[in-house]
Amino acid sequence: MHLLLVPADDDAVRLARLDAHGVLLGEPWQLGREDLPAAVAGLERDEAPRWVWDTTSDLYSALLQAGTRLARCHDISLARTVLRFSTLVQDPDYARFALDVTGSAEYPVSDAVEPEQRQESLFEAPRSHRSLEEVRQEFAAQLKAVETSRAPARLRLLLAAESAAALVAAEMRFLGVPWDQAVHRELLEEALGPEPAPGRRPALMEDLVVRLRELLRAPRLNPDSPQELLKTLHRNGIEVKTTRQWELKSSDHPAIEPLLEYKKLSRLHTANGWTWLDAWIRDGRFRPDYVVGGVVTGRWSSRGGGALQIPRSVRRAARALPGWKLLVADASQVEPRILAAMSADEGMARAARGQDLYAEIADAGFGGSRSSAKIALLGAMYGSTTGESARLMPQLKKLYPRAIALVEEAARTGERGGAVSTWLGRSTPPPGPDWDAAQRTQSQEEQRRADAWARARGRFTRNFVVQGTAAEWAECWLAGIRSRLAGLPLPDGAEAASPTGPAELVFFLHDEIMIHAPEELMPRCVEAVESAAREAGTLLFGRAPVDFPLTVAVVDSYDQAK
DNA sequence: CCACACAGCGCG
DNA sequence: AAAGCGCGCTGTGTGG
Repeated sequence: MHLLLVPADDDAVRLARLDAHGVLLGEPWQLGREDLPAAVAGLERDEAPRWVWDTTSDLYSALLQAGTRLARCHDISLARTVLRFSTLVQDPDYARFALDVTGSAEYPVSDAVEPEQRQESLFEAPRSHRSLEEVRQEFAAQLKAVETSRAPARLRLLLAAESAAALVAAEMRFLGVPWDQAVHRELLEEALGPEPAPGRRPALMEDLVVRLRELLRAPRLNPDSPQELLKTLHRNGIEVKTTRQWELKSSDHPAIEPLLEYKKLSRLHTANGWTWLDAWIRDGRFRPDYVVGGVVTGRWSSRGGGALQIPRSVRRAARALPGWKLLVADASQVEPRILAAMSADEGMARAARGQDLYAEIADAGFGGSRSSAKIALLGAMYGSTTGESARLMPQLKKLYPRAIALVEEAARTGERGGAVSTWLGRSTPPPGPDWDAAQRTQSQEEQRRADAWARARGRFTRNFVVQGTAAEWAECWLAGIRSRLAGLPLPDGAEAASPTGPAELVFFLHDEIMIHAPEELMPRCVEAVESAAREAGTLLFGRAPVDFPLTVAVVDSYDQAK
């Protein structure tokens, strides 16, 4: 049973029951927004439907705030993103449909919401009002596209995982990562000195600027300007082409050390300093926006607060509340394990049935050198053509012919301008206008540029199949964790404070999750995380030929994990 | 004045 | 020691 939910004008929401093909069952009805949460909670309890809507965050955030958690949904926007390019889809009607909905859209369009638009209003304003019938038709078209596709089961799994991920993302934003302001301020003062007036440099950075100006004989130097800095370095005989850290390290000039120190502090101050704290931490929680499928490969991206780039140096401030713990679980070496499973390379799968895949590969063919094995394999997945990884490639290819053939075929397809797909059927968007232009070039210079472009596209498609399938595994893992946590009992004497239950799934970073929960619940959480990982492997690859081992830590603060 | 590209660096 | 893939954010610099 499906329940379709479509925002209408004048503060109302329209609902309709749909059958398994998206056909209306009975008459649609309408509810005022203020009545919606209670009505939805009742329907969820009595009918346990799959909720169908265009965009999860538009409606679900408000439901959560009203205390309602939902078990499952179908996110039409996320499904559209997958289906419009998936090479598994054969239905010509759907392609036309998706084109209509997305507007122009021969090429992907960004549907980013402006920050001002996504403020804390009770309901997120939908970008455009489509009628219930229009939305229903798109949903029905999606169901048909899946059922008539080359691999319905795979696409069904992918869309279910995406929709579950959308629920998780909204819940994570609702809950937030527990963040200790005092600890964060302490660590900032320790590194930078007392909080400066707005627009001023912190004291310890200012000291470094004074030293740098003396050492480089440049009394007005602004080290934040790469151009200025480069010129100044040259005047002092430091012959670097850029001002990047690793290049600066090649010089032993006395100014280099304070310069690197300045860059480190500057990064902390500008990216995660006092301004960041004031902007992003409220009520002791960090609540960024997660964008499911925000990356072409299917990974999540985030908006605000640099949520997926929290540097190690500030992770101390992510702390469990008293009596609670953080569970941080990290899936080890996901991408090479995914490659082994996808390619059904028996040798590599053997290496992937254990805790340390790189060590196994090292023993199998790199004289026990783990670092060589790792460099070779990463190079194969990223398309490295130079240095050590290129030198090791022939050996890797001899050891694991099928695995290497898979990524090389993906690269060749990309170089020709073709599309490649993940295991569950997310495909690369078409190359874009500059590809067509490059095809028609005449001059030698233009031809060289076109070749370079083709190689870059090949590296992209080569990596896409692996990174994208790893993202699918991770979303299945996430969905499995979510449903298991929902089934956990309340600890003795505890109140059901949160609609998402006693254990809070608060953070997700590509192959890593964080749960915030009462200490006595932690053994159950660990079990949930581990069994969900096993299940994800089976969901994708059947009787899973490879393992997906986890590193699990139960800690008080994020920095204590790994 | 705003919009955008780039450099640089954080994360996986 | 980085490179080869994917991102977001900040400050600087440029062009309208």
